[in-house]
Amino acid sequence: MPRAKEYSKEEVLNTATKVFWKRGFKNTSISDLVNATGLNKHSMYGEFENKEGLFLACIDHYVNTSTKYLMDILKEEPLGIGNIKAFIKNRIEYATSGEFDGCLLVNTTVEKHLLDEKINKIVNKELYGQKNLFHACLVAAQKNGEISTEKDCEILADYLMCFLEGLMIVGKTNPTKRSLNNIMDTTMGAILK
Amino acid sequence: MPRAKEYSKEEVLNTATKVFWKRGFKNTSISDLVNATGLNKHSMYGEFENKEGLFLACIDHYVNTSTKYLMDILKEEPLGIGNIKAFIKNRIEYATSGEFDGCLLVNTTVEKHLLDEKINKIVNKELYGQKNLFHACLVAAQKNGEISTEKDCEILADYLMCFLEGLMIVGKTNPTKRSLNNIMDTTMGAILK
DNA sequence: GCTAATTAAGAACGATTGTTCTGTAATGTC
DNA sequence: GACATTACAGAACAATCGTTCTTAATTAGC
Repeated sequence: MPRAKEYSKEEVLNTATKVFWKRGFKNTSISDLVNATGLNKHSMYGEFENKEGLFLACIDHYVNTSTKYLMDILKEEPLGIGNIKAFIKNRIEYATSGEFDGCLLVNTTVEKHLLDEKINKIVNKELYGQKNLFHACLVAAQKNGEISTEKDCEILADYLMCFLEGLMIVGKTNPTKRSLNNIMDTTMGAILK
Repeated sequence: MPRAKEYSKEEVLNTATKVFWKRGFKNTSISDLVNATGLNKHSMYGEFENKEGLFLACIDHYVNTSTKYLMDILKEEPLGIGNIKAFIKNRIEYATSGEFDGCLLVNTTVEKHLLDEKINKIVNKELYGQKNLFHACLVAAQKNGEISTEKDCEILADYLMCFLEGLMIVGKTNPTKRSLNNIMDTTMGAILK
């Protein structure tokens, strides 16, 4: 039997994801990845086929770790406005933490022109999944009377996605927590009315 | 006296700006720029010093042409909610035009980690200028009774910027005009309340 | 028509890109 | 302990990166 691997795939994905997250796909070089992960160049190609394969693995890893607990916030029963507020508060904490790199999915969307359609489809799918979680919370909020039944939850979910994607940009301009909280209150005002 | 230039600086900036706009600073190569503009490599360095110099000239060109007429919408007297609505409608037209590349300033903000601080400062300044134009419209709207005097125009301006930056991301996911209009109406609802 | 100045065209620089290849070290089975 | 298999380490690949240099073309003033 062969020689044992000296690396942990999990750890490699953790580190590589952070690099892609910060630098984007095109602006991340194999050297960047090798230096950051400590993984041998040959092992990298053996494990992930090529740079794109590693990136796809990183996106998968990202949605299963970095955004997983965020999605869990939106799934916590009983569903309602509380989930959405908790989600946004978490994002504001992140945006003002000093270690803000935005959202890997949003960052990737910005450079979509340069990427393979396979990547873009996966990113879109994940963003769509996120929207659907908002939608479920909004429908529940409508049922329990937190928001008016005259509202269209599809529209409100799109609206929330737009706001949160905007937040991933605003977060890069060093905003104050107070300012982001105010934006959040205004945003929620449109939903609660 | 010397040989006459065969290129128009204006046209070169026009074309180069489009390339940077679509590809981002780091992902645009000198070859990309030479091929697109037809400008000689040596002339390019002679005129703009280097890639960063050209980019800075392009940002300047961008705010003086591409966003100029947008800013003019926000300055058209009498100021009020009408200016803001007209601005957003214009952005929605753009986002659904099929030739959407987002906003050069927003795109640049996403890759700010990789850029010289000089660039980031200029981009921030321009975005801040845009916010101030919103602010002026909101203050006017308050004076003419379009929005409540209990609102904080500073907060609303931040809120609008967040929404519009979000729109520059949402626009990359091929949204329908109907969906964007609905998002706009929801956004404006929070302001007019 | 010579000189000086500035342009255009593109070769050339070393460094870096993503990827592949070569050689060696390590390990379980026979 | 030899064998097959796989990982490691890093050299090597052609291509491209941003930048600089060389050479020739063009023009205005003398």
